[in-house]
Amino acid sequence: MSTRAAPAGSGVPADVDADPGGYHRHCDHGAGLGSIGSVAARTGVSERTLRYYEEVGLLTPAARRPGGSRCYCEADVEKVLRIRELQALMGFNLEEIRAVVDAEDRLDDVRDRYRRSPDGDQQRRVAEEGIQALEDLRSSVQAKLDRLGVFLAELDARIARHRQRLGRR
Amino acid sequence: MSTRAAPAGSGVPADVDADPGGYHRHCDHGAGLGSIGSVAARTGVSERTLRYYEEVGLLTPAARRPGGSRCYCEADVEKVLRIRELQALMGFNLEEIRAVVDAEDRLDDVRDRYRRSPDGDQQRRVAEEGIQALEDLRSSVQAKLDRLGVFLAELDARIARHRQRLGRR
DNA sequence: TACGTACCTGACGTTGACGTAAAGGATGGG
DNA sequence: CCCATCCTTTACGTCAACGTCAGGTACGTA
Repeated sequence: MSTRAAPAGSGVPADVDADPGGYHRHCDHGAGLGSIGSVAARTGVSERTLRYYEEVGLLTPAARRPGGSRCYCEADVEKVLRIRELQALMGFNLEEIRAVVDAEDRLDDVRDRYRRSPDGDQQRRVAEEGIQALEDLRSSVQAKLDRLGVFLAELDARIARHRQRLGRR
Repeated sequence: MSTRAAPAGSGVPADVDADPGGYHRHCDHGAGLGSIGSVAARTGVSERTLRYYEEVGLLTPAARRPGGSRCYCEADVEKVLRIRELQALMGFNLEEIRAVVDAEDRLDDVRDRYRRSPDGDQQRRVAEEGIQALEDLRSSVQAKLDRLGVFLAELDARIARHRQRLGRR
């Protein structure tokens, strides 16, 4: 219920993560930002759900604060949204979603270390696997899109038939 | 698997339900056709699932045979397929699906009795409600289609970025 | 220092959509 | 008549994805 309460009046500059370089590693902000509560509020999922995601190895927060509380970074938040989208749009279960999310994580990972040592070979292989995973996802999204299109057309036809029965419009 | 399989070998004329008049009432065939087993086989759902659908008032078989066994008609089979589609494509739960299915049922119902007494007024009202329900469904399908399109585009962009990192491919 | 709030880790409960036996009735063939 | 199949109802089991306490901890503040 009372999951949300906008942290109105916090003097923190909100654009901490303009992130044009793509570094977002570790927990930057020290305040309530990035806490499980604020992430829950921002994403619309419950705290329990966030803890559950961690339980099943789907989303481990970027860091823990000294006290032991979870600290999510901006990339984590986006990940949560991605997860929900894969649930709602594609109907994937968390197992399937983990496969996708893992692929993206490894891609980001390889990208980061490629930046420092572009001697990739092993790295290139891993990256190509990751890309392949994303392309598999892409094709299943496309397939669903197609089927949905057909379904919509059929539905339109049925609606038209019924409308016609009642005299035009 | 085999969603569509012609009733091969049965001496019954397969076009029993070409249904240009729209009558399909009661169980016509006396044999194993229309039995829960054959319907399960044809649709790919389990017998338990069919019984469950009846339990929750989602799909009541057209009739029972003297012995007490369920007898599904051709329209029932299509309904099963529609139900599965709404599950898989739209992610609806059985409650939501029932709303849709009920609307269609009432539309068919009104259509049949309108044929015999087109004094509709009450009937017209009901029909318009049904059509409205289908249009609501249509718009939610469209919405999902749109979101899926956006999702696909974003996914494509991410794939392209990663591909580019590996040198043009 | 006491309080309130937000967080923590278990651990058990819930809900939807079935799966899986158990025990028995109908029916057609040999 | 017996048997094999297919069907019936009743009832308990399962699994994912959380919900919901309970009991304890960290921390800013009046």
